[in-house]
Amino acid sequence: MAETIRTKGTASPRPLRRHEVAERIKRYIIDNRLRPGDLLPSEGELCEALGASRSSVREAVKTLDALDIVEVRHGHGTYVGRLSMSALVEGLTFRGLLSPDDDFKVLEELVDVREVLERGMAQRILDTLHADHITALEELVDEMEAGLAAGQDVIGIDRRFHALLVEPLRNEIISQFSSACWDVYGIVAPHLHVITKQDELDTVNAHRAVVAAVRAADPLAFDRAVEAHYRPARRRIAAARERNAKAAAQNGS
Amino acid sequence: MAETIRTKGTASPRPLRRHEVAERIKRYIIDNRLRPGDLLPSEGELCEALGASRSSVREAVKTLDALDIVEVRHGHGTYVGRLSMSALVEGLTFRGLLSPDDDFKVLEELVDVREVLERGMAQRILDTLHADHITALEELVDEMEAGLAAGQDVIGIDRRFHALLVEPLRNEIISQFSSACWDVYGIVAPHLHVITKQDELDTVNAHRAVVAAVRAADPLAFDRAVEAHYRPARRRIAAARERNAKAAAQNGS
DNA sequence: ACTTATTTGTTCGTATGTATG
DNA sequence: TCATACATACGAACAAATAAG
Repeated sequence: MAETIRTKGTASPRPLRRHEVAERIKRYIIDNRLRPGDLLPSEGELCEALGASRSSVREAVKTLDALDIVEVRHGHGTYVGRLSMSALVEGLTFRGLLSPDDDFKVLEELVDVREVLERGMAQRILDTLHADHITALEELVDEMEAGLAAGQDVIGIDRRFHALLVEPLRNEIISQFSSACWDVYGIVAPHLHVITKQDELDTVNAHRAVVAAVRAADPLAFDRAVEAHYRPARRRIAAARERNAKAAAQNGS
Repeated sequence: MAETIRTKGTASPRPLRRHEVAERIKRYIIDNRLRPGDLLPSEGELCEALGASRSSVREAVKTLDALDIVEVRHGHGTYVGRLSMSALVEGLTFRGLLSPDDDFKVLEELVDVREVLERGMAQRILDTLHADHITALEELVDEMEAGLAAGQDVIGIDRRFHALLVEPLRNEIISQFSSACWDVYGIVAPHLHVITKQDELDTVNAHRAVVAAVRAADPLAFDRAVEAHYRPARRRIAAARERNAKAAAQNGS
């Protein structure tokens, strides 16, 4: 009944694996100089072109979709992906939600990463940041203060501030990685009840100090300001950890 | 086993989508406190427990496999993954091989990232690095010099040096990210003929200067040494870019 | 508003390759 | 060698989303 397709005449030892299909799709994109957003052949065409079954092609496409190398739209087609770091965000988020021994390790590490990136770029930020950028940073701080007074959620502004701080470097990887760390923090922190609205006033002042250091083009002041900026976040994490430890002790006794 | 997966008492209106299957597998891992390497239910059990077909479960598992959240071993079973940054490596590698406008942008950015990380951690590296670590660093430089004299490939030693430099921070994300950037560089650079064996002698001296600065616990010297260390890499990339531009001009005329 | 064609999403049945005992 | 359990792979059929006429 089933016409078993042996085709083993001179074929490779293994017919075709999922991984090979994925590799050949990537090669197709590279060789044809496709750009993010460009349309790829349909599943049926890929099956015929690669000599693989639809199931194998689909599984291969799904792995590429998870890496944002391709983007699949139902009823539409398959396109070249945006090459974002969405996979990193999902992976780190899962790690943060998983870790059973120390739930707060990942959060501390994320704060570390952002601080290290900004302190490590200090000199280059001061060299490349121009007047209009600094003005934009200052406006964001003003907006943050006003929003805070009105009881609004200022995390979005905070995020834009740091993205703008890193942006003039024109380094896509650093910008996206920093942004990814922010995403993960925003997802994981609420689950561990780290987010509080207390010391956001301190945060505004910390941002002001950063802007002042940038305007003065003072590397040492910038370094100190950035360090001071991340201190409250570390304190919140430590406080949440202690709360958690106490709750666990009560629960265990 | 089957019942423990179900988190919904009532059946969902739509049967089940691939994405939902993936989310529920992740929840299963988190809720059951599984650790990397632990065995997951087989495909058949997942199908029954989640009420999904084999294909849907397989495609969902493949997306999680791409993120290293699970790890599938043929004929063995499906296990919780190592949560590495393999997805980031694959994504960045593809981006580096793709970029048509400026092939060398990604390489420059990768060098930037590594330099920014090490310079940003300068103070903390000096604070936490102990005598035995410094000795190990020095031995690696000696080994590098000896290997270079024997005409061996010292890139592995170079890699270990920087991993050791970052290691005492005990920050998994930074260590893995730095390592991932190194991986990508090692894959992409040969494709663009950036790797040369010329100025490896300079590299050895640059490493010696870094070690000396660490031993002296001198932040400023450390900063200068790290910057000097990455300078040859930037020069190689710029040289390769010029070569490429000339070749393109000849080809186009 | 309706139909039709195209494309991806989902499911089932079957056969094959791989590792364990 | 055989049996078992697992993932891998193929192919066919139908459902759902989208676009164009």
